[in-house]
Amino acid sequence: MTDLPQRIHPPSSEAELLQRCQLFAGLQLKQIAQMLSFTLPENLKRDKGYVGQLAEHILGANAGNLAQPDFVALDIELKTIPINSQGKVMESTYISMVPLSHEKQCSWRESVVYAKLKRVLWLPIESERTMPLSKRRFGQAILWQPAEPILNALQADYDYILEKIVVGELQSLSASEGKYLQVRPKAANRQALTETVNADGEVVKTLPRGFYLRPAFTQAIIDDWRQNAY
DNA sequence: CTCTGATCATTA
DNA sequence: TAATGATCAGAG
Repeated sequence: MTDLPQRIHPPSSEAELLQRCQLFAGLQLKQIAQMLSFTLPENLKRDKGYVGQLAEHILGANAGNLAQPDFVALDIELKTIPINSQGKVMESTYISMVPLSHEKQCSWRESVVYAKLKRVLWLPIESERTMPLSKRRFGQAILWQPAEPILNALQADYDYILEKIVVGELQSLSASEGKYLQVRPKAANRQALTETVNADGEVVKTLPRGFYLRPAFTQAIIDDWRQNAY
């Protein structure tokens, strides 16, 4: 992201944000790069967050890397989501770090997960694992907010996970737990450690974890949208 | 160092 | 081949 165009001002309304998305919908990354005069990396192997950061930049997201929704004034979180040629979600979606220390642990409504998921602009990126970055396309953005039952299910996952951690059972918490939200490692590497408290109340070092949305969850959002479109 | 943006790579 | 575990780069 070294040669991106100047900073773009944040959209002043939801309508403006959607308008901006519309400008890019259907375009290949190559075309967008040409329009805005920047160069793409060869692939994502060493630049995994490239497309997400690019989308933030060209849409005018302004939260930096703070733990709050990307479009601060609109209170909307932006998530790019890779979709293959068959319309299938290809990856899970990272949401935020799992709070492993007591100071950061809070209720669902106060959580970063809730703050981000209560309103999300999903930006599908039409991709294939083997497709060059330049040929991947921005799809139609979906402004989404979880319906009540979904919100309740997300909270149930969150509460369940936090409870396990609070009682010191992080070690027995596996990625298969959680209906929609799962917990997986989120670190630079296997050696990156942070602190948590074990079942005996002792402070111990552990791998940092993140909350991720399962692909089946985001797939349902995409599918619902397609069904209701037009 | 921690958290953001995520996808890569290996296992089951 | 889907799910789990591991990893990469940039910002602050």
